[in-house]
Amino acid sequence: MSDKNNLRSDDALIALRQIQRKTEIASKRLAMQAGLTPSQLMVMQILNEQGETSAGEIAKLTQLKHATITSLVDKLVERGMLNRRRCTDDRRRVWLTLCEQGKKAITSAPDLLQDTFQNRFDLLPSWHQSMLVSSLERIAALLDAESLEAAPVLDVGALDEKPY
Amino acid sequence: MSDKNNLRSDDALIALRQIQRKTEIASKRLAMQAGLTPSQLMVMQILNEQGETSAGEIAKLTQLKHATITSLVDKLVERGMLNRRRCTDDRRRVWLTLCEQGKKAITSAPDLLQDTFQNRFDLLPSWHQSMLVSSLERIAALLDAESLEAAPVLDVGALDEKPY
DNA sequence: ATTATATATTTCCATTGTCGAAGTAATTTG
DNA sequence: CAAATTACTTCGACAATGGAAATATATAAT
Repeated sequence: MSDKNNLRSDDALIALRQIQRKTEIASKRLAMQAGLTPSQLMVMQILNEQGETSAGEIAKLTQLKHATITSLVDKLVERGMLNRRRCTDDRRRVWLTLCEQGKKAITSAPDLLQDTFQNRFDLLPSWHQSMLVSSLERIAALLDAESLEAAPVLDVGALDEKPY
Repeated sequence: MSDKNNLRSDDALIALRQIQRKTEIASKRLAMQAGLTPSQLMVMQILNEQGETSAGEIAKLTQLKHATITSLVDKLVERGMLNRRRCTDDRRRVWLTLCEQGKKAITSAPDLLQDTFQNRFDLLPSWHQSMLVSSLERIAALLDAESLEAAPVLDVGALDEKPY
């Protein structure tokens, strides 16, 4: 609980927030360029990374409700971006996959953030690159709170009344 | 353009996307706990970090339209979170500041991501902490594209028709 | 000066993304 | 086999967002 430690982690959090804002805005723009909403893009990116995924899993990963996922997927299927298929051994579940058109849609849109990042990254000396990669992975791990997956939102409207 | 470089920056981008998704979800939850929408939270965080800011500047930073900012700010002012004040020397402009209630709202809500991050971060050896901080700051800098601020969305509906 | 143009924000309205609640269907538990 | 649980969908409502036009102020042009 030393001051120095607190200041350090504050610095880290500040930088993290900057990164968050920039990546968020970039992904909003990327989505628009691909003719998608940010949520649709997120779903498609998840499918692109993980391959076939159940609707419920997507809901968990995106923190959107089932109802939202359904309507969102409806539109994407309609537009030929992904396939919906009922699971054979548990016919309640629904599995989603990107189809060709969908893959093309998310890979062909020019990602300004990714491009500038990549260009600048490539200019760094090798040791620096690998340090950044391992740092990023470490950070991702630090953020990996199991507790973040579940949604223990205890008291809604916490500040509707007096905060204390 | 060596393979190794490409693989490295791919790793970096993958980690970045993970970080993005986690921070985004965490901030969505934080917003709800504070009784705000994600956009409202973003605006208030910007005001908290930068102090008094014009409406237009907020629109630029959040990549929301003026109309959206107006209605969003309406609600926040109504709820006593912000002050709206016309600029004296250029009376078209509007300056926004957090007021006490607003500060309290965003600082009192428990930020799960921040807490877990901070706890784990504090356990790391000092050299590791400072490496992470400098890496994060470097990453933020790499993402700092002037080009990202402006919004050169060239052709909307790029994939409504045949992609190529 | 006076008109024209540009900038900053707001108003109005339509769209649509999101969610709660209830409904359906399949699976698991007792 | 009934009851409870899980996975998803449907329906209806709300609210966040943005486009277009409006307002007000500032700046440029002649």
